[in-house]
Amino acid sequence: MGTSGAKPWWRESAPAHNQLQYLELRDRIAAQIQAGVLGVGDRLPSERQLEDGLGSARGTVREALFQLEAEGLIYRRDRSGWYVCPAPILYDPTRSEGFMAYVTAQGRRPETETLSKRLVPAPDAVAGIFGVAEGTPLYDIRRLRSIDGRSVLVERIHVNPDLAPGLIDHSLDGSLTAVLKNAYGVAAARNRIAMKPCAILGDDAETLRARSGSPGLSVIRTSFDPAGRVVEYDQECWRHDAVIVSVDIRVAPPGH
Amino acid sequence: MGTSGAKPWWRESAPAHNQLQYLELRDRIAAQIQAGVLGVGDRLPSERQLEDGLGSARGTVREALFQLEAEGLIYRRDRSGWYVCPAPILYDPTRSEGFMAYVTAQGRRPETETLSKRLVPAPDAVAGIFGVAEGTPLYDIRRLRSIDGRSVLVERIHVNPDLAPGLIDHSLDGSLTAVLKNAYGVAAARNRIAMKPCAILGDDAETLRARSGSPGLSVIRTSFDPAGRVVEYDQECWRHDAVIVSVDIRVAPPGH
DNA sequence: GAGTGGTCTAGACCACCTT
DNA sequence: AGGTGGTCTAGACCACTCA
Repeated sequence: MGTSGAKPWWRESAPAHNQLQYLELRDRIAAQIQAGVLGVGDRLPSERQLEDGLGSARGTVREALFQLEAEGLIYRRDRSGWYVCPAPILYDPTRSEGFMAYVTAQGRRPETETLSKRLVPAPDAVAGIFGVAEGTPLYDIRRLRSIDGRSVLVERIHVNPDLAPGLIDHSLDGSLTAVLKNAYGVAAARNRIAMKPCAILGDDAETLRARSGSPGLSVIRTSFDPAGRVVEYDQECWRHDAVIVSVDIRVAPPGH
Repeated sequence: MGTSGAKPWWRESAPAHNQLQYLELRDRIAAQIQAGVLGVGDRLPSERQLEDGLGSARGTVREALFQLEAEGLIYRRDRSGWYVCPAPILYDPTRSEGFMAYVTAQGRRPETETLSKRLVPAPDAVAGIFGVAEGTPLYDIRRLRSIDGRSVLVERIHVNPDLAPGLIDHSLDGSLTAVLKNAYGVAAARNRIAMKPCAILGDDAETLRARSGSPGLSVIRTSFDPAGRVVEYDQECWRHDAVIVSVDIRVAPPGH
């Protein structure tokens, strides 16, 4: 059944003796995935089939599936079924190479869709970050990004139009960083990145075709030009199972 | 009821018109938390009380609570109740100051408990990271860390004993980095950090007194000395709601 | 010992995807 | 049209916490 050389990229330990039904089922399916009996992209048996096979109630089966989802081993396609997750992408937010480049470099197929690009008055929270008055016009770009046809990330980017006038007249389906650099000579000298596990809610959930409340990873990236001005404020919402954030850092000498 | 000045540190948007019962309850409770009606550390009404107040079944109530847990707004204390989450700690894994220091600096009370410290033969996966043969002796340290009395993090640290002979004879309830530096003159010149949302399983779950399968954040930190040798390999498992990872990076000039 | 969440059952109807 | 997951009900018993 395996579609690819599935390897155990996560979950090093196999928990021991469980008495609980849903933990047993969880670990059984996890073992099948790790062994490659279920390969990447395969669909699991339906909940009602699993129910029969175990003599458990459907709620119990679903509890096991939820846990595997939390582990990042399986995901759901709404009302279609449960599928084995592809391996996560390695993402280094400190590198200037864009999504398209690093996904391709990992042998996967990236896509970007620009959902909207507009000039908007800065909302309160964002204005403070750019150091401008509330209501100052900012570019607001919303994009959806996919890997191998699976939507994995929605992002909302704010850009200071003073540094990149006419930005939204460019095609933004590639690397925004590249456009900023090539068309405007603007490049980040410093990045501040904040990450937090989150729930995918509302619009983001709809866009990702995920259930509202499903687990995600919020990555917020603020990039500054050499003069310390905010160039770009990027709020990314990832499916939690799609990414490993990896950062490589040279430690500053003592004394900061 | 609020015990502290609760502020909406997360969840910027309030989702709109919901027809679904559990989403309505979820958003209602979220609003109460944001408004400070429910303050940090407060206990929510019991599931059966919420059931009555809504005329919903208990499963529906629980679905709402699970979503709030996924958002990091509430957490459970096993068989005791649901409580409003404290604000997450900001964690910068690139700084050399330890847990005790940065938690204190944020006005919180840190604790560290060393669960075990031993010399063990390097397991396969870890040996590769240190670049030593499988079975080579390595220090293996396991610690539990808490903030304001709440367990938030378990970590397993491997250290090359060649670089720090006798390390485990020191007290490791403080900053390991400080011990390495002060007693051995060993300091990291480079850090590699990988982060991924995960599920808290098995031993880690027991240690954190969390339910197996509850959402977590895995942070794996590899630090290298100036000669490029691995000093420390640190696998951290955080409660997902306890931390925001924040990194500040000066971008390397083009050409790497 | 009373109350809490944790687990489990056995149904039901619905919206949506798939074919 | 048939099958899937999504939501919801109304119970039950248990292990554990807390007073």
